[in-house]
Amino acid sequence: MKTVACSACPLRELPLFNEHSNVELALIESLKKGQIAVRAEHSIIAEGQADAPLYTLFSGWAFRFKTLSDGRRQILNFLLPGDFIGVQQTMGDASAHGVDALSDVLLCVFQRDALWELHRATPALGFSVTWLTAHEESVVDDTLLSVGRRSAEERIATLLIVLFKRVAALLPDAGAARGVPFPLTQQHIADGLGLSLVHTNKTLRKLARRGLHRIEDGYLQLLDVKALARLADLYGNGRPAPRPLI
Amino acid sequence: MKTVACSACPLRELPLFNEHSNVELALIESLKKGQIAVRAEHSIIAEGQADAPLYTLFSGWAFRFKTLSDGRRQILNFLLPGDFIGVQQTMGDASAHGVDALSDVLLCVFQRDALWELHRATPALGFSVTWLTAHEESVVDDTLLSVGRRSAEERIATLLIVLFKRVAALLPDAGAARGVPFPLTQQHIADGLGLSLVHTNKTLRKLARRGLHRIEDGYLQLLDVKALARLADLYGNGRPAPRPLI
DNA sequence: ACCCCATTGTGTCGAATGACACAAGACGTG
DNA sequence: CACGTCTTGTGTCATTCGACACAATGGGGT
Repeated sequence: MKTVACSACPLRELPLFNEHSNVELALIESLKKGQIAVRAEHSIIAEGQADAPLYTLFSGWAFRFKTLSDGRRQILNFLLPGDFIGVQQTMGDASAHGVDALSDVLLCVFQRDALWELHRATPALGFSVTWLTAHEESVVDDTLLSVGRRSAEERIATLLIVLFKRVAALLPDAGAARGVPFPLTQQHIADGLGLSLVHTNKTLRKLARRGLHRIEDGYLQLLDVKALARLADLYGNGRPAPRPLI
Repeated sequence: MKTVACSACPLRELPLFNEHSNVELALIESLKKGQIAVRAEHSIIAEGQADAPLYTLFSGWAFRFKTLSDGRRQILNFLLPGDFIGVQQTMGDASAHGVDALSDVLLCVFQRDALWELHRATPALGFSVTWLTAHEESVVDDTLLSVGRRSAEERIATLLIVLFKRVAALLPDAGAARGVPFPLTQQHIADGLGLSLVHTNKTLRKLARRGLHRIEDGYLQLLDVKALARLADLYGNGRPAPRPLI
């Protein structure tokens, strides 16, 4: 696999991401150890693993999760290109959650002390780390609201809208034609929303039959955004705020 | 109300908190604007409020929450002395969640750019902010696991253990005799665990009748920690890791 | 071609949880 | 002291969601 310089990273072209100065880019590049590929359904960070490195997801989908000892699994959030992985477990010694690749994935790998180096060498990047961490927390906050207080229908409508927007922000055409790529299985949706697989299936079908959305060949289309947004109780905030990319 | 210098802050005496250098303490003190009191059940940060300041909770309990437009409320996490408040809403412009005082509360108030100043002036404190943010996220992660995948009994057992430990770490005697102070109403517990008030009441009573815990006069005792831990599926990690205090 | 397994899709039933109704005690306020 | 409100507690019934069973499809591997 060809390694691309961070300064030439195609992700940075996207309007979703903030620009960084050359000094900052040079620091990021100097902390980068390389790049690795992980195949779909394989583990990136094991639950309880110690001293995992830091990553930035470069392409593909991944998710953070926790499991109970009898196997029940909760997906904490879904990770898309540009997401930073591994801040939490450098705080304690062992990772309190696992990270799995959902599709085939490419990751930029940083040395283990990168988190500290980012803070030490350039306050702006330290601040970016805080920003990304706080942002991920607010994503988890939203999911917790869904899982705690929304009905199954509402949860699924919310998830479809939120994920659609996140993916669309990474695409040049914003998923105009056939929707956005959507590699989740119904099991992932169930585990992300605290529902059983069967109930997830039935609820998805119900919404699809009502013409609210379509999931086909790994693509998601929102056919009736108004109705979905009404179900989700989401007031239409437009584009997501530009974010740092490390 | 008497304002105490940060360097003489009684919270810092506790083994729960890391020591900070004099330089760091001086910076913290210089960013501090003052102290305010908020009465129980009053708002600290309104949902959607713009440009709220940063706070550190000095005494009392608070909680972060989100609500749906029909009034359903989800408590995201509970805040105890030493918790840092307001990182998320300085990222976007408006706070995506509210913060309410649960008991009467004292807060240290920081100027609005303190978050950036902490990063700029001292990388170590910038790193501390990241640490606290990541730690709070992992608390929310744990709650999401509970709400998504644990039964009502398991959720309540988990909450009782986790909160007991957090409060005990703030007490000199670790809540030896009559347990730890516990100002939550059953409505708070219900909103924190995604349960209805009635079901919360019945489940609490069931656990109490089995002799697992007792809540009385605003104090919580764990009478059968083993049984609670078994229900919660918590493997006994001992004391919490020492943490920064800003 | 064959098999295996993952994934989606459906029906039936049961269990966990929510909704509603009401009671009692504690507490603050006029 | 009377009154309303908040909190806890309990019973009954309704609903949502989960568990189990089974079918159909499609892809990958031998």
